[in-house]
Amino acid sequence: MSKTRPCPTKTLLRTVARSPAPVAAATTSEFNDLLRGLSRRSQFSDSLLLFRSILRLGVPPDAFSFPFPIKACASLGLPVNGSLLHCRAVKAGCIHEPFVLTALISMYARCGLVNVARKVFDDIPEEMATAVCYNAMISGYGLDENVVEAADMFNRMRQSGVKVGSVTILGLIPACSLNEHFTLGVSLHGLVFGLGFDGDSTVENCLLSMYGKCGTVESARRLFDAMNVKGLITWNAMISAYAQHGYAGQVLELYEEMKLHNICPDAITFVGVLSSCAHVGDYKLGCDVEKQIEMRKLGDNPFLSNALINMHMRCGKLAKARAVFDAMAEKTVISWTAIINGYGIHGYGRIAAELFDEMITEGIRPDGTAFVSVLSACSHAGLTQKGLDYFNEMEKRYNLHPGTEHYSCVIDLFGRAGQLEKALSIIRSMPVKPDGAVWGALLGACRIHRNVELAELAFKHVSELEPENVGYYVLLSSIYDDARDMDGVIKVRKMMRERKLRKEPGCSYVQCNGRTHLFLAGDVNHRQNDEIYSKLAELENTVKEMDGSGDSHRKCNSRGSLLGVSVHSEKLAVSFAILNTKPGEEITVMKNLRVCEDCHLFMKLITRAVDRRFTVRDATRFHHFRDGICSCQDYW
DNA sequence: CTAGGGTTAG
Repeated sequence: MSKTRPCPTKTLLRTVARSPAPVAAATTSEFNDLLRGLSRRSQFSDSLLLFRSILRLGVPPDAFSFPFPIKACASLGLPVNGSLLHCRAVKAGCIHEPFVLTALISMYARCGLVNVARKVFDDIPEEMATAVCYNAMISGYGLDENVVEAADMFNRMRQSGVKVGSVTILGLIPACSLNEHFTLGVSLHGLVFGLGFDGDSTVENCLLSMYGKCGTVESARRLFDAMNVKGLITWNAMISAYAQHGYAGQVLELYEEMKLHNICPDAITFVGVLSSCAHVGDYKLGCDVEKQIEMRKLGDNPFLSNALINMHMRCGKLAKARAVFDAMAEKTVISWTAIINGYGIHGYGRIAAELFDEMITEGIRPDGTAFVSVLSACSHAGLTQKGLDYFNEMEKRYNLHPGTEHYSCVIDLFGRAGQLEKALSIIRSMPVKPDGAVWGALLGACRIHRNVELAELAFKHVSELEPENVGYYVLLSSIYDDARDMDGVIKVRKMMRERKLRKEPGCSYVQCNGRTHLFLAGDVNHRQNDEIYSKLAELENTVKEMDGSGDSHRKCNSRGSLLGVSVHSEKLAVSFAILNTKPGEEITVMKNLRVCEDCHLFMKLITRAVDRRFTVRDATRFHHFRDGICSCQDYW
């Protein structure tokens, strides 16, 4: 919640806007001081407002006035307003001042118009091009991830004898942050060393984040360990590097460690930590972080709100996620995507679709990721037509070119609806090369609709694209199994043996009495083994009686949810939890499959029969934690 | 001119 506290500049601005007379006598330099103050406090829209008032009042802006509103345009992403300021600066004869020029270069570059920035740069006479001008231009190419031009500019700078500073390097580094530029990044690191900028903490922090983005977390970690001075930003850069690659365990470890080093976490630390809580389902720590956010009055930070929505959603606390979302003053596409995705995860396709429509009504333009979320929400909830409508609008209305991630959702939509031939013809006519996920979606549909012939075709492609992905072999094997084709099953097994692939057993987690317990499919090693299995038999009978039609059973099975053989581990986990809780208590089930509406029905049945409250939590990426864990042990 | 940040199917 953003608080409305009286803001002196706002009051002044209002005075300026309403009655020009009393302040008309103000001088240019008085206004410049005011502009500087606003700029320092990052009050960019106010800065623009004030500048407009200055013009209206007829006070002539000078070279010291222009950089502030130009910077404001850069921060707000308003290149059109920026270029208007550019024109005004030209008219006012302020264009030859180096700080106006650098502000303009940086503004155009930050708004994605590097070429315009370059034009401004090229008009600067050689002898007037200061280090700051070069730095601005290099940083512009850096943001554009244009290594060639950035390096070219850097060389030109060195040849012209202008002093290269650490800021120059800081601008250069992002140019190598693209995945394929990893080796360039390494050589840049070498250059930094050669120029003697190693040991400069700003440069090292920047290199660290570069490794996080384009290299491996290991290379980032090596640099981290080698750094003598580790400040808050260093810890944050390392935490973010881990968080971005899903190394949630390392994030939480580092978070504890930094506190031991008396480094006080800030909003950026919390973003990384919350994202890892969401990955791993650590709701307790997530809530702890939320409390700290409240205590430190960081609640109006949009980055944190987005991370909180995601955390609550993945932990199954839909209402809490919704509350955070509703309280946000300004919702970006990312906020909407987080909430839409959350409802999608939990099978509420209709709500997800409604929210998507609402987002558009609010004037927010969806991006590719938002479409992925709504499309997958539709396909999981069986809203075939709705999903297809969204897909068609993507290109028509928003000029977004669907990628493989969107096509795999569409294949899923048609596939679940039983239109397998249609799905195949779409794959054949896709403008982008289908990847494993696309063929995999078709393979999954073949499983539901028992189409062996098409499954073999889909598998042929998918096994070429992702030969190591065990999931697809298992899928094909169960398709043969369903068709009672034992030769097929044997064929797949042989293939897996030859390629040295082994299916890891499916696993499920359940939280009760504050501990997390892990179960593997077919597990017989638990100390309460007999009790668990008799409870399980009892449970299955209860559900069968309550849902006489067997309808939800069949549907759930086809989507691999609680009643299926393949999710044996979940049944064990639920049985165990019921044994070890009292009526009325809360049990958290962690699913690493998407939850469908039929599962909610099943949960309702179970809930009534056993008098427990279930929270279903997404644990799609929980497997990071699985390595080296024995079966049936208390997890933590 | 300038180091760290949120969302993404299967």
